Amino acid sequence: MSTANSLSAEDLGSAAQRDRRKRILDATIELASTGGFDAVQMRAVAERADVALGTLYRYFPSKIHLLVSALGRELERSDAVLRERPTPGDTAADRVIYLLKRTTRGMQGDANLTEALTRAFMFADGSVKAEIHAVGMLLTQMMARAMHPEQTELTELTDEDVAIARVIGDVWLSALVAWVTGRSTAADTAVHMETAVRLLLRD
Amino acid sequence: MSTANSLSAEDLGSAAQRDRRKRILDATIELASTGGFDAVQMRAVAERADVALGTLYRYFPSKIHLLVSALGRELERSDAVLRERPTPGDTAADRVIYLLKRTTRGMQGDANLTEALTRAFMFADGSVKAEIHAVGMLLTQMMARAMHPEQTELTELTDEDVAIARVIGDVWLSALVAWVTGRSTAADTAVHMETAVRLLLRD
DNA sequence: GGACGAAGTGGAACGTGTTCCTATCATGTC
DNA sequence: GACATGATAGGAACACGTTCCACTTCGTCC
Repeated sequence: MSTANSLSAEDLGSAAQRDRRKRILDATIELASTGGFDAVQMRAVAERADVALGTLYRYFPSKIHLLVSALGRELERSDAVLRERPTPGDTAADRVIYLLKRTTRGMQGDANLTEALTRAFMFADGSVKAEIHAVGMLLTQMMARAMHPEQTELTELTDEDVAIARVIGDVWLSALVAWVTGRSTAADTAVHMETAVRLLLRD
Repeated sequence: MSTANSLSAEDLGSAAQRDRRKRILDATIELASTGGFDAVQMRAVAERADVALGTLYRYFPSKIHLLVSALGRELERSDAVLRERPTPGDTAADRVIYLLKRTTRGMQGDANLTEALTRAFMFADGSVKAEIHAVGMLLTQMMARAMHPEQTELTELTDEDVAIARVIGDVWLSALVAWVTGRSTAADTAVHMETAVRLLLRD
């Protein structure tokens, strides 16, 4: 398996390189916001980021790597905002539902961007394992924090907690895919996710 | 939204046309089996099915339509085989787990084919709504039949049954994607699905 | 049997993701 | 300051999904 990773922010020594990487991801988000997956064209990203096409490919070895990395950055941003204050809700189910609704609402506010990021995530093949894994871990962490706000370490979670978090993550992704492809409305999505959470977290 | 549907088997009057359609789908499955998603190249499909490229596009307006239609045909085939004898298992959970394991095992026996079909399904956009919906209905039906073998009509299902079937379907798809992209092993997949079913169907 | 429209053939052409090559630029070393 | 080395620019070239066109074949109606 060829494991050509994207250059992560840590690998990049020089400030100019970190700045290039940021410009590339910014351009990606802007284009995705404008016209979704199809509008994120590598030549257009390179031009808007003021970078040569070859450089773009040096930083991100494919369009999918690029978009999944962008998804990772956006999720980290959300996570940081959410962590500023405790998640409201008296039960684990309520808190998880709050988290999902809030995140989903954020994504549904920018349908094109969500379509681009979701489709990239779903289309990714084995070569994007590292980037996908990073996103998966982040999601599980966010969910786990909502379920057990008092615990800060993932290691304290029971197997069942982790299993539940994963199932909820699965449902969320599927719901997102269904919404992105126009198979279900935003309201359907919300209802379906809430139902799933209540089925799983009966406390 | 442009809704260019694939020509379904019923639309095709002449035997020659049904045969062409079959040859195309056969060629698709063969190529997918050989080299996965990337090996299903439209020119190659057309050549192997002994059909002009334009004709291929007349029958299936895109590679994704083609692969999702192929997935539909394979699922119908599985469903027909499964319906020949009652699903074993004493509880709904056991029967659903049997169904999932058996179907998954079948898919994992041909990793390339599964990769091709799964990725097409996940990458599909709004224009493939009709084909995707057909697959979704089939899956829900299969699951519902496993949960309640005595009921033959979908209308007899409760809302909760449908919700559970959908959640299980979501988990199954996500597990398949994770397996296809090399993020989890076949064993992981089986365990994860079994856990999810037991969480959802505690009877 | 001939006319006509639908369906199929063969292949050129286009767009976009990806690769590759050469020249130029930046940075650190002596 | 000259040089070595790696990063970047600029752009040509290639692959494959998709579109299009001119021509041929097939089926049907008169």
